[in-house]
Amino acid sequence: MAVTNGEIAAIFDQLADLLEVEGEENPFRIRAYRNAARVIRGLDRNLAQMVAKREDLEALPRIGHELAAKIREIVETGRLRTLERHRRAVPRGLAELLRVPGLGPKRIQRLREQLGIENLRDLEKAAREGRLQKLSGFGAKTEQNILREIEALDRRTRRFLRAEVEEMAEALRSYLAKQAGVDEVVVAGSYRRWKETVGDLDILVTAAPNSAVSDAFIAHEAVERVLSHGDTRASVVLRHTGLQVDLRVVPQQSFGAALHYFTGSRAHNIALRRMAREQGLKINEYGIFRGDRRLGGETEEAIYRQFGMPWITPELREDRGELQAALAGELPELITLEDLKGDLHCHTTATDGSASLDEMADAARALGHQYLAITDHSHHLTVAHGQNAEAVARQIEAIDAWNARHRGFRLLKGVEVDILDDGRLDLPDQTLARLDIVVAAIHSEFGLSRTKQTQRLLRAMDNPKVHIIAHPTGRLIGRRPAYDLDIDRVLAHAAGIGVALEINSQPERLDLNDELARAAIEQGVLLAISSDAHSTAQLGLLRHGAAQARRGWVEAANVINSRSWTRLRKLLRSR
DNA sequence: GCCGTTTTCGGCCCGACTGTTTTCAGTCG
Repeated sequence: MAVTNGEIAAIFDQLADLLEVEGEENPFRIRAYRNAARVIRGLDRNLAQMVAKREDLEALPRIGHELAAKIREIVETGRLRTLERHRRAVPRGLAELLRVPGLGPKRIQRLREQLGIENLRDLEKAAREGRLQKLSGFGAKTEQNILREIEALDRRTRRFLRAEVEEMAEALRSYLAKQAGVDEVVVAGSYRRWKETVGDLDILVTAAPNSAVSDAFIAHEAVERVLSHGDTRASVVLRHTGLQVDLRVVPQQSFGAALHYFTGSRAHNIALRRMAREQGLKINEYGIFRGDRRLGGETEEAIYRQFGMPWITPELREDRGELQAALAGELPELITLEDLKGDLHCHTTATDGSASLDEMADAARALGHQYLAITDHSHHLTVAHGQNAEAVARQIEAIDAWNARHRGFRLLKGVEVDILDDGRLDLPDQTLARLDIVVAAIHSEFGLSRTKQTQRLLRAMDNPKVHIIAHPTGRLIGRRPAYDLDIDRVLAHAAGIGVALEINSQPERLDLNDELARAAIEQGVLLAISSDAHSTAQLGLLRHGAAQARRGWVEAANVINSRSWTRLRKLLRSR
């Protein structure tokens, strides 16, 4: 198999780690490798293919002559001699020490030179024996911290679904908003950017000088441990989850600059600061400056305005071309939750849902939807009590009867039909032909080869009754990777024959993800943003799907359920 | 190692907190 972009990025990150612990004297060389890794991870093109086509790698940002040569070496030989040389020079396990918060390259070198520490086990032993605190630059407290961090390592590397920290984020926000002297409270960081997972929470507060908000923060009942605590910053770890929360306090006049800074992403900030420096400006969390003169900082708009740019919504701030688009006046008009006129994927008690058809209809109408497709499972999915053709026929009658009794809202007759391992569908065509909408999905045989899995999905799409492919990659965040699929072929095929791909809004799915959604619309693929609700409450999950779509530069026109039922029906029938 | 409307050298985002120091290095975000 050809080497993937992710693998190349990982190689450069490893090289950067090794250089750090080795004591590379030039920190910018290390940063250059990390920059390259980041660029490569965000690339929408396959490097191995670019090498094969002899394309100019140096045209890529942050990739120069040396790195281009190294990429070619990796693609053509599967290895990087520079990396192997450094691996030989550095004990295996030394770079691992970088994972311990509080340990950077300088301290790791000192540990190695003076105590002969070469891995985590050595480090833990030395700390327990009290040998660390005898080193210059280390003390008893550092030794204790290191010991605790080693124990917490596994927990620390965990990321959280954004959706699962929402409740805590909101609780902290309203708690802080009630404190004396506090003006505004915003949860910034990746949370504000609607990233699918967050590593921690960054909370920004504007408050009167000398307010005690930081003290109040660390006194919150959910705080288990205080990592650091000053007047303008504090970091804590929460009980039970181990979620880290960082608080920053700034004066009102710096709110915009601070909000921008702490919203990130880091890559977006660095790119904007680079632009600032090129124009003789300086941006920090207190404002935007020319020399000592402060040009603004009360609002985010004021920051972007200095560059002749409109405000960029947080979902786009990943340095994936949004700054260039903003400069050119070509930012997308992103889809909003309000653009969605209905929901095209949900379940009822007929299979594995917890609410009846009537209850789901009422709930969807209460959300302001114009329509809701009932798409229960087909019988192959026995764990979900999937329906056979007869059961589907009975449901069709029930939905027709419901629609006959109600005006101003429409239930669509649908199914989430299983795609069998050879790409056939789990219900006969004559059953599918009676439905308004057919959603097809893979729920089994995740381990097929890339070739077979791709063929399977393409064949299912070729059935002219199929309108939407649900959760196209099958990934479950943090639990199951996507099945092996030639996603480029799937996108091209979907665009060619007019099958829509789903953005599934379940927080652990978000499938397609932001980057694939963007790749899809760039190829002209239509999307459906669906809740896949298994209860009335889950109909509200649609906002997570809409947010991922926004992160993928998706506009309303790209999404079939931004259309009224009249227009959607025309589109579905045109398949 | 990258990069260029200060272009082939000399920069590279920038400020806060901790711990150990007695004025600051290291680390982090």
